Formats: sequence, structure tokens, C-alpha cells
Amino acid sequence: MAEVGYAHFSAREVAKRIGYSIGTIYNVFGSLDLLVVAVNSRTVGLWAATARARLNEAGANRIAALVEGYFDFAERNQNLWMAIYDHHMPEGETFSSDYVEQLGELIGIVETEIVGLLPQLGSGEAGTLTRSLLATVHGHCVFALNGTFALLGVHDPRHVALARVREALAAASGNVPP
Amino acid sequence: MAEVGYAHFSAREVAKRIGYSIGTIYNVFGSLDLLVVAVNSRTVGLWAATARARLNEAGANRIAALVEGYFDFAERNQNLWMAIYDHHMPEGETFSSDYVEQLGELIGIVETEIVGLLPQLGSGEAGTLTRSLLATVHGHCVFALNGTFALLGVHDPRHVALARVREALAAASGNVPP
DNA sequence: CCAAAGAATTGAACATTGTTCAATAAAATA
DNA sequence: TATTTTATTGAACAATGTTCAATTCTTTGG
Repeated sequence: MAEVGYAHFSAREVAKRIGYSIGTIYNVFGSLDLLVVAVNSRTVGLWAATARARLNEAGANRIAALVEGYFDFAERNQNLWMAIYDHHMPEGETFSSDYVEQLGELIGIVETEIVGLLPQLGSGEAGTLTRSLLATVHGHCVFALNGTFALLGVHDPRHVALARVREALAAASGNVPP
Repeated sequence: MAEVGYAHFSAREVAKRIGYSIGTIYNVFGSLDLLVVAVNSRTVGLWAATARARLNEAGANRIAALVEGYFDFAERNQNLWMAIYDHHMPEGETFSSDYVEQLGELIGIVETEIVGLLPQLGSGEAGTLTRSLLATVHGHCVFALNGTFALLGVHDPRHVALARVREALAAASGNVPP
């Protein structure tokens, strides 16, 4: 996946590279979809670990460290990261519990920082704000990677994304009765 | 594409449905990639037209109309809209000029509103802010459609996205020397 | 240590796909 | 009408996801 990307990811090629036959892949994972889900769950796990590492060596500005970490991870693991969003569950299927777990950990890391910064927030509000900030950074990251920003003359997506996050945090800290 | 989505979109099926042979498709479009690009360019064109229509029947809050229009278009044309982002140019290829043109129109519509709201902004700043707001809404829309928000208990993605946009606009109007 | 039961692995077989390209049909031109 | 240009075809090829009876390996019970 890291080498060829989602579009050219193939169960047969995986089998070849790990020295098993195509049949074994299907016995273990059940379908290409589920194999991709397994890969993506692992990627989210790596992502969470990277975020944690970034926070450990972060200075005073931990939010900036998270935003930078987001962009860095996506850029350095483009194919893996994009595969998370290129893949869609077949209609009616639900997220695998493994995936949900890894994603929960990643979001928990961010939420802890938000709560640390804005302890006045109720837990529901903090949760919604966390997911909204992740969505904000996600959007900027997508446009940075797929060339939409470059095409339109936005040269520093990270800086812009961080600005949006700061504004949202400032607004949240001001809007809450003390 | 609207029916089966990007993952199951097939040149052969297109040929069958329009009553031509597979060879003709390839003579006209050159490859599946370019056929998808043609479909996506058309989708962006529809999208721009929808946004314009929304503004025409909008009340005082034109920004809210744009955000609502964004979500509505994506939700009502899920497969078409997602295909825009599911498809990636093969390494080294550039955007088709048709696609760039349609996208430019869509962004122009939004930028006009931003400039109307914040005429103090320099044109470079207005451009960057426009793209950043689009990225913000895009991120919220992706999470709304792919189920990430629902999975995590965010129930009103539109409202949250609009809140982020409002905060960014408020910050921009305050930060610029009058 | 061996034989039988269980588990893991295989790869041929099938349906579909993207892609190519010589052959054919249709249209335009002289 | 004869010729050239353009458009269209679909068989052929390589590659893919998926299935499943046959095979190999492992474990177990005596």
C-alpha cells in the first residue's frame, strides 16, 4: 500500500510478497475490503503513536505540534494516509471494531490536549470541538496533498490550518461562561 | 458514476449504457482516468451552478447559504461528489484545464462573497481565506459523509462547520487594520 | 511411533476489468 | 463515383477479485 497506493493495491501482489498464495489471503482476511481495513487500522495506529511522540517532544505550543504532526504524517506516508479515506465501506457494512479502537485512541490524544487547554468546556462540547478541529485540519491536509492549494496559490497550508484552529480555540475560550 | 460510485465505475458499463462499444470510449477519452476526469469536471460544473442558485434565493445570511449548499450538494450527489476526491491523477499528470476552469468558477463564487463581506482584505488574503474556508467545510463534509462524525457522536456537522467559518470570518474582520 | 482428525495452504478456474489495435463501416471529399 | 479520411467495432491480452476442492502440514490420542 505504501509503495503503490490504494488504486494499485492488490491482494495477489500482497500474497506474492509475503510468500503465500492468494487463497491464504482470502482465508485470513475474507475479502480485499477487509484486507484494506486491516491495513488502514494499522495506519491509524501508527498515526496515533506518531502524534503521541510529537507531544512528548513538544515545547509550549502543543496544539501546533499536533497540527504539524498531522501534516507530517500525511506527507511522509501519503499512500497509507490517503488509503484511509480512499476506501469506503461497502453499503451497509459497519466499521471494524479494530479500526474504531485505533481511531478512538488518536482522537483521545487530541481531546486530552483540548481539555487541558480549555477546562471550562463541558465534555460534550470538548468532544465536538475536537472532532471539528480534526475535520478542519483534515480538509486543509487533503487540499495540500491533492494539489488543490498549490493549484490556487496557497503556499503554506500548515500555517493557514493552524490559524483556523487558533481562531476556533480562541472563540471557544471566550464563549464559555467562566 | 452517480449510481454505482467510483469504486464500481467501469468504462465497459458506460459503453454498454450509451450504446457504443468499449473501443469508442477509449478513442474519445483515451483512458479510464481521463473519462473519470471528464465526469468529475462536469460534477464540479453542476456544483458551481447549484451554489449560484442557492445564493440567488438566499436571504441575508449568504455564507450560511453557501455552507448549506455545500453539504446539500455533497449529500444529494454522494457518489458524484466523492468521486472528485476518490480519484487521483496518475503520478506526474497535471489537472485537466477543463477541471481547473470549473473549479475556478466554484471558488470564484465563494471568493466574491468573502470579498463582499470583508472588503478590507487584500486580494491575496481574501483568496487564501476563501480556500481555507472551503477546506474547513470540506473536512466537515467528509467526516459527515463517511460516518466519522456519526461514529463519534457529532450530530450536526453543518452547524459545527458553520460555526468554524463564522469564527474565521470574525477573526479576519478583526485582524485587519481598518 | 503411528494413524486419524483437524487446520492451514494451495492454485486452477471463473467472471470482470482496463487496454490495444487491426479490421470494418460510415462520412467527407475530389 | 472513386478515394481518402474519420469513426466504430470487438476479439485478444494481461491482470484482478473471488471461490473451493484438493493437497499438505500439524496436532492429537492411543
